Amino acid sequence: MDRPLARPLYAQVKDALIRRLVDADWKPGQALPNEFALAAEYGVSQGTMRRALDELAQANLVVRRQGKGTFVAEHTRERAMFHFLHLETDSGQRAQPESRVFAMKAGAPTREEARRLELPALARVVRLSRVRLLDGAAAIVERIALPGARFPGLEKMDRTELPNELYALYQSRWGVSVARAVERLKAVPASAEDAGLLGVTVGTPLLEIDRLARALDGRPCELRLSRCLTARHRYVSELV
Amino acid sequence: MDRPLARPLYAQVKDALIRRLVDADWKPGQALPNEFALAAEYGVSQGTMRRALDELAQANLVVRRQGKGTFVAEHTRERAMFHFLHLETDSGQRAQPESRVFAMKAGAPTREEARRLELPALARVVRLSRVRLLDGAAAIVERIALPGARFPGLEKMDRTELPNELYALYQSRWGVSVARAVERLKAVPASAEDAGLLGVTVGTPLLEIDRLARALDGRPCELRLSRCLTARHRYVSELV
DNA sequence: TAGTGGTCTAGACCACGCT
DNA sequence: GCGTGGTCTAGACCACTAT
Repeated sequence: MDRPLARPLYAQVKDALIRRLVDADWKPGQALPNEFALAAEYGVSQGTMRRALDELAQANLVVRRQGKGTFVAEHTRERAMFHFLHLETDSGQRAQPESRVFAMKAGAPTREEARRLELPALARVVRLSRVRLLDGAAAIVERIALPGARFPGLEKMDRTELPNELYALYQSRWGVSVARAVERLKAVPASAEDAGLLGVTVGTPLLEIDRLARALDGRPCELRLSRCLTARHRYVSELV
Repeated sequence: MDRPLARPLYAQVKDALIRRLVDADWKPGQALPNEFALAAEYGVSQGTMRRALDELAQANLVVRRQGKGTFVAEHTRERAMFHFLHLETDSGQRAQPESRVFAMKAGAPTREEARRLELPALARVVRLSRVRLLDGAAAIVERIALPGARFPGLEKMDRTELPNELYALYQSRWGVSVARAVERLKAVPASAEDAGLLGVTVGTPLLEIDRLARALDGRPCELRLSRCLTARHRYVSELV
């Protein structure tokens, strides 16, 4: 267990732990064994195991709490707000927008959906449209495409029963944990449909957020296009 | 040296090192003493010093290179592109935009400038306007406000001689190292002036990036408002 | 060959959360 | 009081860079 391979030990251990998370060996919210137990199991020192666990914590895959233990990360409201919602009011407050899903339908992927979700052309996607409210007013139009194979039964659910926190649902219902995402932003004019849904005139500048989310296993699991009114809100990004 | 204060040792050492960077005790590009020397100097173990240095590296304040040493971070073209330029082409390529400064003038700060740059109302700011080209076409209108006290002599420089990489200039000429920044994004309609400079019609949706940059000492050192055409470009943000 | 940062270990003690 | 993660130490060895 001490051959100096290309990849350092702590990284190999980290990979092994991620595999166990992917396999749902430990489930969201559950505690992992403590550092000593894990170190013994993998035949490494506590320090090496600690480094692996610290890196998992940095990637938000686990949460470590002094005196309590190390827990598999859950998609709670807090995590959604701090890590996957970069919109805030002009005064700097973040609030989870309410959602109203007005359409859900399955179909064949477009060429772009197939490419970006890494699906075969014959796969099916479930498409979901919703309007989201900020401070009670319609502010976001959202169109979501999901690989049907990963979310069986979704299209038969009642769209009005879908929760606001989709990521928590993906995780609890289908074991799909969104681990990271890339967002691409543009300023676009409101289409006729956007305008109608948001109550603005056609051509009003909207902030378009194109998000591709990836699950724990690294594969794409959601494609989401949000068009946001930024009259009283803004998107925040921290640079170092 | 082993009293368990509120703040852990490695954090105290890190703060002490940052103070020395702020004081320009070590200058950008220069090597710091090695881990053992620093550890001895501060009366801590090499492991503790390593942790402090690793955190500085993570904040991009120093760069560590195996076999060579630890160096004070410089504002190079690479750093600007990877850390302070989130615009890329629709095909995913990043290119540093060329710049043409068309105005530079000093004056009293507006109320908002004074508040956000944390300046007294009687201070002076230097304002600088430029158009930036992406792929040869005007794509960004940028308005920058700087605290005059921190950049003496700037307003007397020839605006046509200002380099593309302003952060490298701030660092080399005035010892002001931009350490981090917060960007706030909105979609806004092009004003008459924007439209003229960018060659688009009034009301065209533009991506507005409002950036407040902070120096090593944590104080604000630049306020920058960029309005960007996103017809063929996009802003990228990574979420974890 | 010498000097640097990177990895790994083993062990002591501290701070926190519970019961 | 006990179990957890968090800090700190001391020391060995590896990998990279330069001379």
